[in-house]
Amino acid sequence: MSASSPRPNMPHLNALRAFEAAARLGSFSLAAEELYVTPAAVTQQIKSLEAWAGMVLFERHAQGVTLTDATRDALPTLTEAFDLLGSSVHTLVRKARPRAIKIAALPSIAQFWLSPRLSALRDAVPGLEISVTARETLPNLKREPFDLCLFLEKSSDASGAIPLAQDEIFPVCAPSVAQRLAKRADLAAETWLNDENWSGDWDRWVSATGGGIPQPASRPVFSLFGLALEEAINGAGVLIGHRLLVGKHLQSGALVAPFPDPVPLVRQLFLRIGLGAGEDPVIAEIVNLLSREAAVPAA
Amino acid sequence: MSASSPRPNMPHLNALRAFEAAARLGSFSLAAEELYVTPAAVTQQIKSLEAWAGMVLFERHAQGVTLTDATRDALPTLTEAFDLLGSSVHTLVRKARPRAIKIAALPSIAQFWLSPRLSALRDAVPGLEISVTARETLPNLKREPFDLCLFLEKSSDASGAIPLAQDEIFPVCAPSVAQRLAKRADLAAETWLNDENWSGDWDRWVSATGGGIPQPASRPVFSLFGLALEEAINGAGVLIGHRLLVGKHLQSGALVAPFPDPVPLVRQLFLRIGLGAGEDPVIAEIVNLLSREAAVPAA
DNA sequence: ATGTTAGATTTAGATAATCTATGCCTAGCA
DNA sequence: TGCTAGGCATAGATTATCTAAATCTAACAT
Repeated sequence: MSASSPRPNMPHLNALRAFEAAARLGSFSLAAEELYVTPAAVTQQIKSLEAWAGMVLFERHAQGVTLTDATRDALPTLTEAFDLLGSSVHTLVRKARPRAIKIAALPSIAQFWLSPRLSALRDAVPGLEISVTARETLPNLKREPFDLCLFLEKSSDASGAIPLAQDEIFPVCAPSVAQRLAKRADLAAETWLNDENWSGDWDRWVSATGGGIPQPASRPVFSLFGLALEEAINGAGVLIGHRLLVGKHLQSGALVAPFPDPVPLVRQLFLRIGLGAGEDPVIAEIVNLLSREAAVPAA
Repeated sequence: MSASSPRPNMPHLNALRAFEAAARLGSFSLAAEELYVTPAAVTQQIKSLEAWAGMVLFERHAQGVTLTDATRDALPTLTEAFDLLGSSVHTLVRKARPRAIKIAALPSIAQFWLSPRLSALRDAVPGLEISVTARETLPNLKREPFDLCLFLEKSSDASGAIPLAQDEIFPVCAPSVAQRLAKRADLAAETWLNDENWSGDWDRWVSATGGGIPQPASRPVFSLFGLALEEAINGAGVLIGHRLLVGKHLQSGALVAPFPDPVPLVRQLFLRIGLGAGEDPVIAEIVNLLSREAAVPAA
């Protein structure tokens, strides 16, 4: 018997959070990604929790970790607790600023689909303060207090999400470049521009429209769709464009579509509503507006 | 619109915890007590959360704080989240060390009631590792992972707790002192010893047994019952003793009860079982043993 | 009114928690 | 054998958090 506890009654909350993430994801590295820290930080947090509890929490394997029999039972409750924490934080900030809307979106969607439509939203809802966070992957809405998410997802993965628009791809280029393109085969002589994240787009379009076009000499890759788009507008080559993202430039004439044979993509633009934001009238209004906006080419 | 969030998506967990405690208790000072920090620390945590949220979370009053209309709704979920956190931590440590039992008790109960009975527990359950934490007040079992609590409580406050024993008070002293005490009135010439936490005991006993004894010249007060007890054994005066605490010394003869007119107290010794510990067979065994032990004077 | 009190705040400085950077280690795999 | 993924260890830097002590404020009692 010790007369008083040699350690505090509760472990560090941050260590608990790291444990929960690592246990749920089965990997310290993935947990580190979710928490926006380095894997070493997760290792240390877990170690501190193990020291506090006086027990080993994970079985370490070469590729990842798994919970031990003793710790597995604690995970569901722990996950629920942190989910509740996230949702109560969301409730808190929504009550505080009912007209502040936090949107997470793919960087390209944010810049070329959402951005042109934001002024319509602001006109419709006076006093709206919209924050847009660009993210490569869908955030965990149970943890991060976003009100809306705009991501390209496969229908099969998107249960509970609202489909906004079908995406399709086709080549686009500056009008000056288009003059050189009388037939599809002429593309072989051009530079093919594309986004790093959609590296298969050109091949998909070529084969879906009949194939038979040899690879061009030059296929530069850009880490952001916006950079590739800029190059295309400057006449540096032909971009494989997404209808959702190039509508504005087609309308303005900065880009043209020399071969308007659209190839539909499996991924569609889906809208997701954050937990606890569903009943909010302002959010509901935004959702309606975005659904309508999705039907028209661009703002 | 800002292109990416200027602040992290979640506030600091410690700030959230401070907020929850302060909101639930309606006071920064009480929250500080619960969290074992100074009130200034709570103030700072709340300030940091308010800065993060960009809103005022509390209405500050002269005696305490209250939630604003905007923040009140978030509290129940937040409280539930932290309760779940506490309970999952408890689950974790219980699984890890099923024979480690954490008991919280009043300091005097721990030392003079529980301690003499611990060896009986250890004999009954091999491998038992008992930790005893002395606490002046009943811990919040939803937050702190104790398995058992032993406190003196009024029956009206003790719903859900198991009554173990009735407490009663009567004067005790060393045999040498008892020789001077032929009748109750002789007490007026002695030094009256008592514990700081039970300062009303002497007066309660005197009036309940008929009154009529003038205050003695000397009434030293001790911050711990153990100190007063030590003095009594050394013949420094007459202690107003609790049956639950002096049984062992009465048996050994170190103390005697010159006027065995016990006065029952409103508070009884109650046993509480920690959340998630109820189904544990080891805990159940301990509970049974303690209930039986409570029936006999001392070990 | 005036002092008293409970309770929140402010600030500076100290302490502790936490992170990153770096390199190492191990198991699985080609 | 070398490569890769992923966890581990350490040092040092950076943040977060705490305490201590002095204020401040409104309610309450004289």
